[in-house]
Amino acid sequence: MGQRCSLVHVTKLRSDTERTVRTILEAAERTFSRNPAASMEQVAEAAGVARTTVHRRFTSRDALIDAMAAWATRRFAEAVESAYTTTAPVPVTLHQVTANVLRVKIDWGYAMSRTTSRDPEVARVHSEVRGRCDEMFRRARDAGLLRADADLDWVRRVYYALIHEAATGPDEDLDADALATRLVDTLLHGFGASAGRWAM
Amino acid sequence: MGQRCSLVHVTKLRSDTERTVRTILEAAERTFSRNPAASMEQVAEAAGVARTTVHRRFTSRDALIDAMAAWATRRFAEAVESAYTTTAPVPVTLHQVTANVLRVKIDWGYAMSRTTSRDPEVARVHSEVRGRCDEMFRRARDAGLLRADADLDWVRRVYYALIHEAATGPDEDLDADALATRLVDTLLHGFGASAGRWAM
DNA sequence: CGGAGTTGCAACACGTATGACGCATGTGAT
DNA sequence: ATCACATGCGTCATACGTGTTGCAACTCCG
Repeated sequence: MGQRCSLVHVTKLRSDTERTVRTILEAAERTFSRNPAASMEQVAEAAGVARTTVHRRFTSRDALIDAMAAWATRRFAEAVESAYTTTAPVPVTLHQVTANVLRVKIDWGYAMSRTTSRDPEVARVHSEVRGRCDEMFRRARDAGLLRADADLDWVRRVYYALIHEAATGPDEDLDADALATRLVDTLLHGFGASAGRWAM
Repeated sequence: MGQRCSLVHVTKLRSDTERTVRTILEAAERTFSRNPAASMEQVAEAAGVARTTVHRRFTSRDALIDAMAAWATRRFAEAVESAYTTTAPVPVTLHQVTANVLRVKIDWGYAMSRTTSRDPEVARVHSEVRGRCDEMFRRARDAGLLRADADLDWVRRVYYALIHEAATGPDEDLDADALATRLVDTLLHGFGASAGRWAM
């Protein structure tokens, strides 16, 4: 019985702690996305806590950034894996993956840009997602959605660049689905008139 | 007579000084492009001069970065203006402008990313170049090169993003012309098979 | 009420980047 | 040789960010 009560107590406290950690991570994202050289003081201020509290939760500045990268990377992987499927038509998968990734990237742009982290797990997941991406484009090419002579490395680089641009742009009137639609259309057809969207 | 000799003297010394300034600017670009938080000491080391010399030429760290931005911005504007013309066919102009800009961006990637400088002249030139870019795409659309319903703001954003990606990528085997060819092709046609390069 | 846990606040030590000196040296022009 | 100028070197003061610690106050639970 003492155990159960203790567990409830600990659970409650841990929940508080988790909330504080989340608050700090989100404040750090907002702060660093505006100024990557911001100080811990500015992060603490943005989080509405004292600087010492930040240092209590994260032993060092690097540890904080690592935690941000780990958190965002997990969301990133989830966004891709939950949308990726080999059963649905490739265009559908491409759109869903794009929209899901945009949703995460809009909120965690800075943290997601830290692909080279001191945490090997982060680098591993990033390269894993990259593999999924390459696989998706290979299937797209095999399915005839992409040109047969498309350089898949260049395709992936352009895709990442477009995601970055779409997520950081001033399109507050467009939601992730609309952004994804425009992005995929651009990726597949570009802006040329003679090779327009409805050409056959 | 004393005047002429003095002028020669001053000219010679100024030439030396200009060379030192150039050396420092180029070293700063190399250093900051790898690590934006690098110290003045590292910049001086990369330039092969003492740290005090850097401080003699640039009163502060901000002044150095401003000077880099001003220098790169001038080269940027030159690259665009020297290639931009209303007489040549739009596709030719697009390719030449792209190749010229890539040549500058490859060497001055960090400095060119500082579009918001404390120097109002830099911001002015950047917005001026941006205007030229918009004008070019408007002409491209009027000439039928771009789809009539293309969102020119989105076109420009994608264009800038592709230039950034092409210039920072690991394509040491491709020169600026080859990069520009691939970039413009991607911009106009994307990667879709049904709307390929040779579609009519 | 009493205890555990967390936070804010103030203060501290430490390292590092910055910017400004003065002085000696070297180089090129007269 | 002499002068003007730029550089390198050593030194200094200063500011800022980081990370740690001790203490009081607060909250929640038993």
